[in-house]
Amino acid sequence: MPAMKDDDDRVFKALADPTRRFLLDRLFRRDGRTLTELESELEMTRFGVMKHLRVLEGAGLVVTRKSGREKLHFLNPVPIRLIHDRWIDKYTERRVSALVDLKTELEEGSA
Amino acid sequence: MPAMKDDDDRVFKALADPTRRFLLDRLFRRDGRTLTELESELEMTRFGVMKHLRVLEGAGLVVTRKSGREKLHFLNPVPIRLIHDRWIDKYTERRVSALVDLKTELEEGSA
DNA sequence: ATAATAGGTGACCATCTGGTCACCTGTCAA
DNA sequence: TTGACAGGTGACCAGATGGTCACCTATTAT
Repeated sequence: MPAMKDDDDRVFKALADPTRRFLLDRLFRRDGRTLTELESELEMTRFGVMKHLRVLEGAGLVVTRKSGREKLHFLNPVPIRLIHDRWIDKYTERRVSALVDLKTELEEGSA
Repeated sequence: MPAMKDDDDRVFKALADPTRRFLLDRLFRRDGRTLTELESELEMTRFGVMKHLRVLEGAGLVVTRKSGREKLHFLNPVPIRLIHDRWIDKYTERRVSALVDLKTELEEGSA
């Protein structure tokens, strides 16, 4: 009878939605964006985007800072790294990252 | 109009469930387990566990091998690493992993 | 002051998802 | 060869989730 619903539950739930992943992609490229700016890149009402950003913030994947009437959004990579460390130990990491990097190189080379 | 539903959609959906994460945890400790063995560690019917394993396999997080009437399950770390690489670049990785490792050490020290 | 702008809340509905069951197939041992 | 065991399918139901809307607050510029 394991303790289901681990404390990272919010992180995984947050990542489960494609729109939220897209938002993280945008913030990965450049963060400090406002809700309105992010909204303009999505075919969705402001409310939908707001809801998604709230989920990301609740999961700690996005942190925010208020500046006047604007709210700036920043990507926080820590929870992502913790996911990684949960199922990839130091030994496996070396093998897997090498494998992935090689695969990426090959694909870029042929593209 | 971005292409929502990226090709990793199945991976993130698979990770969104606490039971499936628990299964990955068990396989991380030791893989090559059968459905029946995994089922015995969960308060759920065999069918529920089977459904979860199917999702994990469909996402490529678990790979299987048949052996007689048994089906053995193995953890595949590659999709996890790809999640990592999507939002953590080489430069950030050094800083974040150092930070996380430090935090882990401190917590283990005080525990 | 006041209008425009940026952000926020709670309710609501269509759809997806987790879990169970009745029932079926393939493999092993006595 | 026949019973027990490991795995598998399709339908079904309760609850969670994504997205929208009507409506509200706070900050800025004229």
